Amino acid sequence: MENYQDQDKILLAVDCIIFGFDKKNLKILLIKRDFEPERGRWSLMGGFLKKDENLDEAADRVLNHLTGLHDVYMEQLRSYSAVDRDPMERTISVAYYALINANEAEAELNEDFSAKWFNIHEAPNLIFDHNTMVNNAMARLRRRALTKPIGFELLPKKFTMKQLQTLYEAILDEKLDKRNFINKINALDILLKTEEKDMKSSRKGSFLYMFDEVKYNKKVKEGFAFKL
Amino acid sequence: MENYQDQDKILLAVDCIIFGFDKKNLKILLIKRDFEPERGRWSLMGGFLKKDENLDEAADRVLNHLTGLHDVYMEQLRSYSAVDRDPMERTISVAYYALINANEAEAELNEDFSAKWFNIHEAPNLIFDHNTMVNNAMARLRRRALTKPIGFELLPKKFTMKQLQTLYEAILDEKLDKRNFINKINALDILLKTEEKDMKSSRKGSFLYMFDEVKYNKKVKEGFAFKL
DNA sequence: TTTATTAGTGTTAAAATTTCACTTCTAAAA
DNA sequence: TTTTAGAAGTGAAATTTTAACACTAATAAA
Repeated sequence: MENYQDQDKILLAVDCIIFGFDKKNLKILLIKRDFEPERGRWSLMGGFLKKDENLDEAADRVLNHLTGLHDVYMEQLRSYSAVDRDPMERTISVAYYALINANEAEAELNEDFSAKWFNIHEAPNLIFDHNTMVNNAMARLRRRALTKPIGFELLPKKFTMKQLQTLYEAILDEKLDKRNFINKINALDILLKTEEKDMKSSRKGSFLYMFDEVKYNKKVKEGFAFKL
Repeated sequence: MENYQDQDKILLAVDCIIFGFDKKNLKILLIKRDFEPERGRWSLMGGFLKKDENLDEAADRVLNHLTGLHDVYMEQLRSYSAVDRDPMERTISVAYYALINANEAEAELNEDFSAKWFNIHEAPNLIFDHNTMVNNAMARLRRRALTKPIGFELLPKKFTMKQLQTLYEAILDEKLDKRNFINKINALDILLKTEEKDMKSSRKGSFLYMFDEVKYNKKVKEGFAFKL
């Protein structure tokens, strides 16, 4: 550790991997750049860290700028620092991934960015190292979804068991057994079963559930650990 | 994303959580600062990122500067960015943790830093947010040790089963059943049993094993996943 | 030759996970 | 009014995994 004066100062960016879910598929929100470098290509939404904010705040600001949303689930992923990752200027990027309710966001999307939702498996090639970021984010999301109740962030407040299962199948990219899934979820005892039914998906209709966050937090305090 | 010219440039540091193992306890290597700020207090070894290197390289350089070692297992942990984390100047730090063979390092420790090994449970309070970094590193190490064969990085090339078990007990901070542990390790089939015995620990002597990295890599290619 | 000490070795019970198929309900069609 | 089509909802049995557990072997030192 040497003195502070002689050190290189460097641009710090945050890039956001924004996940959504549309009843069927896991999606990411990308923007079409109309600025240099790489104008016209698809990329993650990003922005530079300012002197008076921390990285979480910067990520929140960047996400809000595009989606209009606040209080969104975000988690720092990691830093990307290849010397030539940005051809314009040396930039370190810290990636964050966000989980949002795609429907809510849709309405408020900032049109300045020509943003578009892509099915996670059909996303275009991205600039710089953004493909790597997305892959790393997917891996993190998969792991996290098994140990924290973050899936609910991607669903509307009220959802059916089937929707929840479909979501997990999309995240984990594998089919799950219906009975086992429901049994596991119910064993966790963190959902609130409403009286309402969703009649859109079937003749019979299926009950709507809500994530009971208060109950969950109480259980966590008592040593409970979410585990799917 | 705005233009690059108007953005704030910021100091970027790397800090290293250096883990070692001394036959019995998990340790971390700390330095006593003889420079400002916080002169005289204990801290992690750190340094600033230079324009022409990436974070991995910076972490390697910083580690080497203190220990004289290269080709050490290191993994990026995460970034720490509280606005006032460093009272001297706005600095973002990216933490790395390293696993080294404490014995090897001991000889080559750079004396300029008044470095000292501390039992992980007896470490002093550290400057800035370094305590948080250490805690986060411990959590990561625990998780990683269960899914990757990184424990061997902390041991000499040849080690006894008992040593390996003691290491895992130190990392996980819990007692393990001897027979179950050995059965699990043997089931993985990634160790090479040598003809040699370590006679220091008992009358009977115990066989020395080596991690068979070639075999491990081959198995990984065929879909094998380390899981303790 | 005895003793003291750690190394080394498998089985059994319990818990967790996986597999699997039929009935219920209701709207729409006949 | 009755039939039909299609998803919702429900639990037991088999398998796999994990956890608990105690004695013999080997050797150096006494």
